[in-house]
Amino acid sequence: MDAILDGLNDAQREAVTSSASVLQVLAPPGSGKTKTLTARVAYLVGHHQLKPWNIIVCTFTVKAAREMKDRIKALIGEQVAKKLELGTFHSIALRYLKQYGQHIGISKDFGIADSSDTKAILKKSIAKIGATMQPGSAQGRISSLKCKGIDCDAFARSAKNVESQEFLQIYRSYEATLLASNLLDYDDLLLRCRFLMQSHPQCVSNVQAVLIDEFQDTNCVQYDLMRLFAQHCNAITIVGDPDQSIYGWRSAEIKNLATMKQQWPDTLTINLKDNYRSSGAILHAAQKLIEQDEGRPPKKLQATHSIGSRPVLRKLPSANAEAEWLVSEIKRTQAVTGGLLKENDFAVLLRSATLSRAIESALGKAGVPYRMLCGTRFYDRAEVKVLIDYLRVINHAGNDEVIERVINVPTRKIGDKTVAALNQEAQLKGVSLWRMILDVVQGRCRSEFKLAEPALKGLASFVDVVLTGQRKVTSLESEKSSLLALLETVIKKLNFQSYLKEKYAEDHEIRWANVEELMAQTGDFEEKENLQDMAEDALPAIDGLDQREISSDDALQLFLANVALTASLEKKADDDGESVQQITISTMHAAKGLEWPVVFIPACYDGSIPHSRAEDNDEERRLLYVGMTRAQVLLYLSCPIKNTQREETCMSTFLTQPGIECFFEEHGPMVSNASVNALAKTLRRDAPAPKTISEKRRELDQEEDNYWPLNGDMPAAEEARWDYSRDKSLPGFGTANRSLSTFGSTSMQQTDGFSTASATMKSGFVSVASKYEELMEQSAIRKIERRTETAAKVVDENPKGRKRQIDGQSSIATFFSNAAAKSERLPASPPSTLKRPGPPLPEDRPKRPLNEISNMQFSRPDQLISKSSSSMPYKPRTAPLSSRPSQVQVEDDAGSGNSYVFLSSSPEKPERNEPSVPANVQSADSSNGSEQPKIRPAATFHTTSMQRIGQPQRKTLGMRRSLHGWSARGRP
DNA sequence: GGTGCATGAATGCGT
DNA sequence: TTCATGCACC
Repeated sequence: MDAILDGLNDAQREAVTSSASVLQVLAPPGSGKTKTLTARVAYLVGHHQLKPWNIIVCTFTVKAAREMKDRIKALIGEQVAKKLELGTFHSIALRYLKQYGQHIGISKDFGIADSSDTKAILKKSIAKIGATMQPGSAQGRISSLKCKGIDCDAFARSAKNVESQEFLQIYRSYEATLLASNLLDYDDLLLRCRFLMQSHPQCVSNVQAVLIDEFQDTNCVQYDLMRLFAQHCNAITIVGDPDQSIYGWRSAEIKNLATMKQQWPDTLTINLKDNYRSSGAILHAAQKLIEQDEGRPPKKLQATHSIGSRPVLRKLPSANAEAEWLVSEIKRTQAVTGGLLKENDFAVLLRSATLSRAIESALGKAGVPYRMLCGTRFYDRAEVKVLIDYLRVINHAGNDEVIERVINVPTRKIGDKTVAALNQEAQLKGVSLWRMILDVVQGRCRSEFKLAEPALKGLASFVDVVLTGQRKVTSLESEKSSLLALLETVIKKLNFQSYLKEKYAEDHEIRWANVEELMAQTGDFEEKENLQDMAEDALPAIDGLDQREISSDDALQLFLANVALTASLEKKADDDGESVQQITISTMHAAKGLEWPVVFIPACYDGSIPHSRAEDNDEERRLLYVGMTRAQVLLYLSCPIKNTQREETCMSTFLTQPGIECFFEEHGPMVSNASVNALAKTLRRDAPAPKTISEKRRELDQEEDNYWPLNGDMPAAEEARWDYSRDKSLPGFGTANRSLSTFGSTSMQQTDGFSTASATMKSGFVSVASKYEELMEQSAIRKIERRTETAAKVVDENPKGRKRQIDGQSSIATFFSNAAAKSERLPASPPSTLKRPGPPLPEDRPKRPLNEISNMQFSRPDQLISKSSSSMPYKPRTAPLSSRPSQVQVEDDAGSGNSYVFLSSSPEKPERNEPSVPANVQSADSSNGSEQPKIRPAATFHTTSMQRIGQPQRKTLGMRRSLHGWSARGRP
C-alpha cells in the first residue's frame, strides 16, 4: 500500500485515496496525471479490494492504454493488472459487442470497417446518387453526426434544404451498405455498445469502478458510455485538463466536464498544480501562450524545477534551412552538455505528419537515427495491407470493398469493367459480391452478361485463394500456429514474393521484410493471445445473461479487430535488452502524454499552426501548448520565413502576440557548465564532468547557434554560393581532377568577390586551402579507383538516373573560415559536412557544377555509416525496412534540392557519376562480398525519405528549379 | 476490354 | 508522396 502512495504529493495522494464516488482530477501537463490514475486503480484493488475484472479503465489512444497497463503492472503485478478491463473506448466497446452483441442483433462475425473501407463505400454511394461531395468530407460529416448520436432518421427530420437532402441520401446509402456487409465503423462500435448498455444494463452489473483518462477528449457517446458503465456502481474517476483538449475535430466536448458536475452534483474536484516535468522558463512561456485564450478559467502551473534556459524562437530562411539548423542544434546541444543528452532525449513535434520530409532528409543526411511515432501505419503499407485484406476476405467475405481492393492483386486481368458488371449483377440478384463471384466461378449462375475468358480465369484463381484460406480456418488442426499457417498459405498461393519482386523491382526486399514482419506478428499474436489469455480477457460471466464464448476459432477475427483498432505498431526498442538511441519525430497530437528533455517544434507559421483548415483557433493554440509542455529542459520553436511551397510565411499568431517575445530567446542557448548541472538536475541525471564537457565542445565547429542569421536571412556563406551559382561562365561538369582545380580557383574567386566575408576567412585561406586540396585530391583518386572497380558490377536499373548534388561549396567556405579561426586543429581528413550543419539547399537553388567536390565529401560514407551503424544495430524484427543490404548513394532530392543518403541500387549515368563511389556495395545485383559496413536507417515501418528508392526524378522539377532562380529569394 | 505508362493534382490530427 | 486521369497498346 505504501508502495502505491510512495512519491505522491499531497494533491495526488488525496486524489488517489479519495473516497468520493465521483471524482474529477484536473491535471495540467506534467503534473503526474497518469501516475495518479494508475495509483488510484492500484489503490482500489489493493485497499478497497475491488476485483480487477470489475474495474473499467478507458483511455483514448492505444498508446495511452499500453502505457497505463505497464505502469499498473509495475504497481500491482502483471497477473492482477491483466485482469483489468483496460483499453481504448473502442476496444472495450468491441469486447462487449463480441460477447453480448447477440442481445441487440449483432452477429458474432461482424467486421470493422476502417477508414479506407468507409471511404470506398462513400465513394460508391456518392457516385450512385450522382452527388458531387468529396468522400472525405462526407466521411467527416457522418462521423460527427454519429458522435452526436444523430442517425439517418434524426438527420432526416432536420434536413430541409436540397444539399442536406442529398447528403441524407448518401448517409442512408452508407448505413445500408454497412448493414448489408455486416460491418461496423469506428463510431458504430461506440454507438452499438451504448445501445447495448441501455437495453441490457445487466451487462455491466458487475462493474465496481470506472476510470477515464484524458476526459476532456471524450465525445457525447463516450460520455454516455462512461455513465452507462457506471450505472450500477456510480463510482467514477476521471482525469483531464481542458487546456489539453485537442480533439474537438473528433467531436470531443470540453463541456463534458461541466455536464458531469451537473449530473453528479457532489462531484469532488481535485486540482493538481505542481509540474514535475519542465523547467520554469518553459512553463512560463507555455502559460503565457495558453493565457491568450481569454475564455479559459485562469489556472497556474507551478514549476518544481529551476528556471532553466529560456525557450528558443528561431527564424530560418527556408524549411530546409530549418531542418538543417535543427540537426545542427541537436548536435550542438549534445556537445555543449558534454554528452548528457542522447538521441532518445530529442523529439521533433509537428503539426502535421507531412511536414516531416525536410526534417527526415536532414536527419538522414547527417546520419542521425530517428523513428516516427506518426506516419503511415504499418498495417497500411501497401504490401501488408493486401495480405491483411486477403485475411479479411477469408474471415468475412461480405465486405465488398475489400474484395474489390484485392480481387486484381496480383493482377488477374480483372479490371474495373468486370468488377462493375459483377457488382451490378449482384445488386440485381440481391446477393453479395462474393456470392456472385462464387456463383459465376462455380457455374451456378448463367449470367446475362458475358465475362471475358481471362477475367473468368482470374476470378477462379481469386476464389481458389479465398476458399483455400477459409478451409484452413475451419479445419483448424492447429498443431502449429494456425494463423501464421493461414497467412503463409495465402502468401504462397499468391506467389506473393515474386509478385513483390515484379511490382516493386527497386525495393521489393524491404517490402518482403515487412511481410516477414507481419508473419512474425501473427505468430506473436497467437502465442500471446492463446486460449487461456483469451478466457482471461473475456468479460466476467453474469448470471442470467448469455455470453458468447470466445475461443481460438476466433483468433483470426480477433487479430483483424486488433489490426483495425491498433494505431501503429510500437516498436520495442529493447528487444535485445539494449535500447536503440534515436530521435523521435511525431505529430503533436500523438505526442500527448509523452515527454522529452529536448523538444523542437518547427514550422510555427500561420497555416501550419494554426492550421489553415482548423475551425477552432483556440484548439490549435492548445495543441501548441501541448507540444511545448512536452519539453523538460530545452524547447525550440522555429519558423521558416518561406514554407515548403516557397511562399512567404507569417510567424504563428500565437507567437507574435504582444508580450510573448520576452519569453523566448532568438537563438539556441549558450549552455554554461553551471547550466549543464542544473539541466542534469532537472532530468535527475548525473552531470558530466567539466572535462568531458570541454572535450565535447572542442569537437564542435561552432559552439554557438550563430551560423544562421537571427533575422532569417541566408548566412554569408550562402550568399557567396549564390553569387557563384549565377555565374554562367563557370566551367561545367568535368572529371574529378578537373573539378578539383576548378574548385580551388572558383572558391577563391568567390571568396575574394564576396565583400562581407570575414577577414579571417581570407587570411587563413591559402594554407588551409592547399592542405585541403591535397586531401581532397587523395580522396578523389581513391574514389575513382573504387568507382572503376565497381562500375562494372553495377547494373543500371534506372537509366533516367538522378542527379546528385551536395552542397560542398559553402560548407567548404565555412570550413575555411572555421579552419582559419582554429587552424591549430585542422582535421586529419577532409571535413565532413556531417560534422557541421551543411548550409541549406533551398528548393530552388540552381545546380552548381561542384557536385564532384560535394560527392567527394559524401562518397566517403564510411564516416557516416560508422555513425549510423554503430547506433543502429541490425535488427530485422524491429527494423524490417532497414534490412536490405544496399549501396549507399548520395541523392539529390528532386523537389527540395536536399541531399540524401539513399539506399539505392541505381547508379548514375557514368559521365555524371564522377567520383560517385558505391562504397557500400552489397546489394543483390552487385554483391561482391564487400565487407563494408551497412547503413541501417532507423526509420521503421514508415515511408521515409530513406526509403524512396529508385524513384525516377521528375523532369519538371528540374525545370522548376531553374525557373525560380535563387535570385527570386534575394535579401530584403 | 484490359494493361501499362506518363502526367497532373493534392497532401489534418486518430480509433 | 499517393491518387486520379488520359493515352497508347495488347
